[in-house]
Amino acid sequence: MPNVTLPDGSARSFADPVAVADVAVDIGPGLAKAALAGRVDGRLVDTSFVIADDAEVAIITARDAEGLEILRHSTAHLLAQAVQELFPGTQVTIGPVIEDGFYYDFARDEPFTPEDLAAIEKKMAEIAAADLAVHREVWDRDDAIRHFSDIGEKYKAEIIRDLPADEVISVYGQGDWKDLCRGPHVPSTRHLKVFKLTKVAGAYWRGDASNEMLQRIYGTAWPDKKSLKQYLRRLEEAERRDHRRIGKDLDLFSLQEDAGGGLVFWHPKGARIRRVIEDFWREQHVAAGYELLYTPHIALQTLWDTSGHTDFYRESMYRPMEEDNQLYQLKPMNCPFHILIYKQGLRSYRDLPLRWGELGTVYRHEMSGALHGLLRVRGFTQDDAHIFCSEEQIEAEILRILDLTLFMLESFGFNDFAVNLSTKPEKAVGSDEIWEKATDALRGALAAKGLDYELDAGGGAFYGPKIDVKIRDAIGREWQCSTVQLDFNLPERFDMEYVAADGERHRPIMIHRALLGSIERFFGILIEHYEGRFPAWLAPVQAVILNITDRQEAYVGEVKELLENQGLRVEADLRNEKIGFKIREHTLQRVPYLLVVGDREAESNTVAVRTRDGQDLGSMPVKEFAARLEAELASRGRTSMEE
RNA sequence: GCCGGCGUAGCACAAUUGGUAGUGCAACGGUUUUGUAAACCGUAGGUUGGGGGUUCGAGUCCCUCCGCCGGCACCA
Repeated sequence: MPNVTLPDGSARSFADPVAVADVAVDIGPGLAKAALAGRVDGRLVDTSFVIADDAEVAIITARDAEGLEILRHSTAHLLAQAVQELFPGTQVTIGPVIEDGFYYDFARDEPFTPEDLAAIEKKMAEIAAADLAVHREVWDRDDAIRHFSDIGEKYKAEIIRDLPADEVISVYGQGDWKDLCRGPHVPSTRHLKVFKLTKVAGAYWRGDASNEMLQRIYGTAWPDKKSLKQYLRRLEEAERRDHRRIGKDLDLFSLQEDAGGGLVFWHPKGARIRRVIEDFWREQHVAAGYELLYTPHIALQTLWDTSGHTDFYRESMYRPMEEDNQLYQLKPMNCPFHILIYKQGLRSYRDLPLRWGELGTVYRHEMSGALHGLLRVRGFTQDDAHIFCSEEQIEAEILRILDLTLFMLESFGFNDFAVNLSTKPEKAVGSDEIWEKATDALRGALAAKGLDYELDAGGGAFYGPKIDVKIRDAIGREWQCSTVQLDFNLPERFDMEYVAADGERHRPIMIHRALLGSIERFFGILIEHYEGRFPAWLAPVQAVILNITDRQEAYVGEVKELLENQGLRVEADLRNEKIGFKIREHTLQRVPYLLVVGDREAESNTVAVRTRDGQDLGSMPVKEFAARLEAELASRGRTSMEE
């Protein structure tokens, strides 16, 4: 006689053990129809699950986050069923839920074509419409292995063989199709109405590059058509913001076949933005107590032997070049160079902490398939710095770094962060004590800064714990740029020392940190974040002066000179074109302010100001415009004449 | 690196079963002197990513290399 307590606190009694589906019926016919699964005492179950004892029960529908996941998971099964019906002999493997959808990996010799996808989608719709009941069976492990082996599903058999011994082997069936699955699943295929297959791709079996490659079909599924539409709109929005597209349209940068993959060419307008970023970066670092360094781009390979890079980083390094019977190595990192500077002399505890920064250009031979616009390149400039300090200074230094990090990121319009703290992995250098001490220091700094963070236990590098900061951009995507890493390894390898107050020699702690990550990558993210509509302080051209007829040519020159003399980035467009044409062009180029000049303005020493949003700010004296723009620049985008 | 797709003028794209490589924008020249998102006329622009092959004939089919795109793997 189970008593069922619902989420709203109300209770219902049943005379006999009752299925989740029947609880839903008992509550109401609408809910019964929408029920996808149940949560019984915190555990997700099928609607066919029978409740025998008193329990807390919730009916899960597509409106619940769990319900949506179940919906997607069941749609993955629907996909697998459709594929096997259309392409007999195709083996199934796994089909999990991912963000916004699902995928299913298949083993088949022939590749799936886009036409195949359309056919599969159609088949899926047919099966869904057939309203097949989805039922769960519990099988004996050996029977299950035998069954899947017999029908030629060697991947499924392998999965079952590797399941923990106490795991219940459940098999879900719909129509005459069956798949091993933990579940839960929707009660019938009729719930699977709104889905779309999005792409085919290769993927390694069990995510291991030494295994065979399977074919992965990606799809998305939603509770209703409106959500699907919103999702597709979101994808379009992301595409509109693609930095590769905008970089070309605004003539900011290029990657060229003639030069090789992953090597970035900064065009004049992109270079202007980079200069603003770098100038700001240097200024802020000097203010934060950093010294700035310059170091070479190549060094003897023996240096990289000392650092250990030729050993564990060889894959990513460009091949060495030989000169005078010695091997030189293009640098993949800046750290050893900063250490060499440190070692030019005996350091005292009075020197610490040393904060040394460099916009250091490094080259890494990333695998060809990894390259992606500005986000993954082979030559890039890290906004790198290394801090050498004593153990006691770690926490204070981390706190300073976090302050500077957040300030920098906020200056570029990012206000939403996700922080990760990664601790000691299995394989690590350094004593447990130092790891513990250092990790405590990181934790302390995070607490002092009042930052919430997620703990990635065992996720640290082998040489020390780290803090990563992810930023969320204008459309909610997360990017990891900033990283702060402690290093117990390199000081050891380079035998770094300082003389402490006690007269003894001690090993300094090394902190690696990058705030923007790499200038290239950060620029790419920045382009997408602002959709190319950079705030005026970053905009390559802050204002364009447009004449209406040739009569204003001289006046345009005066205005331009006046604004330029104030350090503003302005251009004149004196072309023999209609004003509408010029406005269109510079608006598309995302120039923040268009200064229109006709006879009226020339006579009154004014400019008619139009924003890139199409807003008319009216005519104003040139000096007033200059003053307002100056104020806007000083605020670094926090205030604007726009809007 | 792996799986699949793609590569045509500066850019966006077109070209029947293999049969004369086009259109728009941009560029250049001219006309027009214009008031807030595209004036008009004309000119020029290509070894169809590179190399090889099949064919009477290849942008189109095959091989190979390079690059790009979507994933996977990688991302100290």
